[in-house]
Amino acid sequence: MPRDTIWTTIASKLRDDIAQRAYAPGDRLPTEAELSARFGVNRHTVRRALADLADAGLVQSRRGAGVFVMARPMDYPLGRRVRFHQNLAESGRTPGRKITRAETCPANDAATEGLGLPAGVPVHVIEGVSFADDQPMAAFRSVFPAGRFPELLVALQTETSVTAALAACGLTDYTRRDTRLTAKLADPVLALALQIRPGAPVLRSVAVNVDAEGIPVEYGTTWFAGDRVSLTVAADQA
Amino acid sequence: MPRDTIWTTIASKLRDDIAQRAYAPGDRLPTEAELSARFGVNRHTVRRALADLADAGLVQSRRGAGVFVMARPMDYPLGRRVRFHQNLAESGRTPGRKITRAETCPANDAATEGLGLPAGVPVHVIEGVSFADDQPMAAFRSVFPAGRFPELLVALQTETSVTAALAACGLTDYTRRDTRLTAKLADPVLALALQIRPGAPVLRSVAVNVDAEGIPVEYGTTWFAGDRVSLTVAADQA
DNA sequence: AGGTAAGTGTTGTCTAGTTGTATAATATAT
DNA sequence: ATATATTATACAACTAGACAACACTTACCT
Repeated sequence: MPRDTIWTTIASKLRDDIAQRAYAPGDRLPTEAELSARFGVNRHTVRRALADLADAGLVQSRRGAGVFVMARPMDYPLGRRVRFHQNLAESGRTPGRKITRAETCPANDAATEGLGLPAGVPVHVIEGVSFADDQPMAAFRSVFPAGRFPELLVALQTETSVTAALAACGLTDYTRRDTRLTAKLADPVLALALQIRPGAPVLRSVAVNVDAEGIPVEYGTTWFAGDRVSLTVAADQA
Repeated sequence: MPRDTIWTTIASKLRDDIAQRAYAPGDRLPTEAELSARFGVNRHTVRRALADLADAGLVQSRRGAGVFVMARPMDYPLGRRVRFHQNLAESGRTPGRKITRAETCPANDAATEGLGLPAGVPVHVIEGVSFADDQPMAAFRSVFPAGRFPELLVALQTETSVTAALAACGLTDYTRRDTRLTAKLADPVLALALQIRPGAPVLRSVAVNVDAEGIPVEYGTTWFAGDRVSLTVAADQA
């Protein structure tokens, strides 16, 4: 854990510059030589700072070309209608999704409680990772009542988003009923999925989505990479 | 406090060497390892002596680089016509300048107010550090109206001083209209530029320079290293 | 036009040297 | 006995320089 080293102050200065859009996403940073001259330090010290930014996913370096600012930390509005893909597309980024598990099994306690189902009823369990510009943003596990959406697993293979898959199963609209947020540390498995360091901060969101009649349709848990996502509370959240 | 410790004799020997100009201002002392070998003592003992000299402001050490002899504090007259390079040359020191940033961008609030320009007008922003005998004396940020000096950034690359660059752009003379002085503490980035400790005292001067007609031509902020510069108010200041 | 070679600039990596810091052991004086 | 000064060792952080690997640009040749 670095405390007051030179490279940490340089890294935080560069973080500021990127946050202030002095260097916009896609831009090339000044060369390592220029930065080392600007800060009056050796190039290796600058490289240490840049490595820190690269570690956090803020920049990416290409040998022979330069160091480039990656997409900025994503603003993720916490409203009644959170649509990951739509949200991403609006901010001009390429959404992606990788499903690592999709099966139907008897509901466990947490899921039954969240969905208001009797114990042991079959549910679809879906796990995966969401990407923005090929960078993992969040890992998720969603539980759906299998009885209501018998063809959901099939639909998910063809559709690009959960929203679309649910629509294919006859659910045209749903809203978020409640959300619980907790700060956690990434365990090794989660760290691997999100491509962050084990022990890095993670925001865990546990939410229940309901249809227009208020009947629960999804019990979802999402782990956001703390460095890459900032959750914002929309005004209509109330 | 004991007078006859080993490190005190070493310190006084080094003091002598510096006073005799055996090590001139700006020079690097022999490494701690060399000194400890020369005096036949442990490196820590030499370090204790060097710490004493550093306390007295005679030397300054840079990790990884060495221990350097400091120059004596410089008198900086605060008059109507402050010319850094000229002032330095007169006192027999080698002036230097390093520009760390030179770009043209829309004026912010402070600059527009200082220069009396409408908001958003393009200005040249120049940041850098001034040296005397290879020691950083002051960090500066100057803002010039880009419309009046379109070729200033080019001129600065060839000319050695701001005065000369402005002359190349057609401004033969200018004077200081007003100056505001504040005592501040060095933030980490500034400390890096001036090679002082973060939190060390710094004198900040905010000044506006005007041409013969009284039209503002420069809005400049300068941060002086408090330990190395003392500002003097000249008689013609009024 | 198009392909190739040369040249320049940038990041990646390696080796070596220097100061900063922490810990512990030993001698010496009061 | 108890500080204090000095020695001893080890590692971390930073500097310095050199060279390799790679990207991009330009000039040149066919």
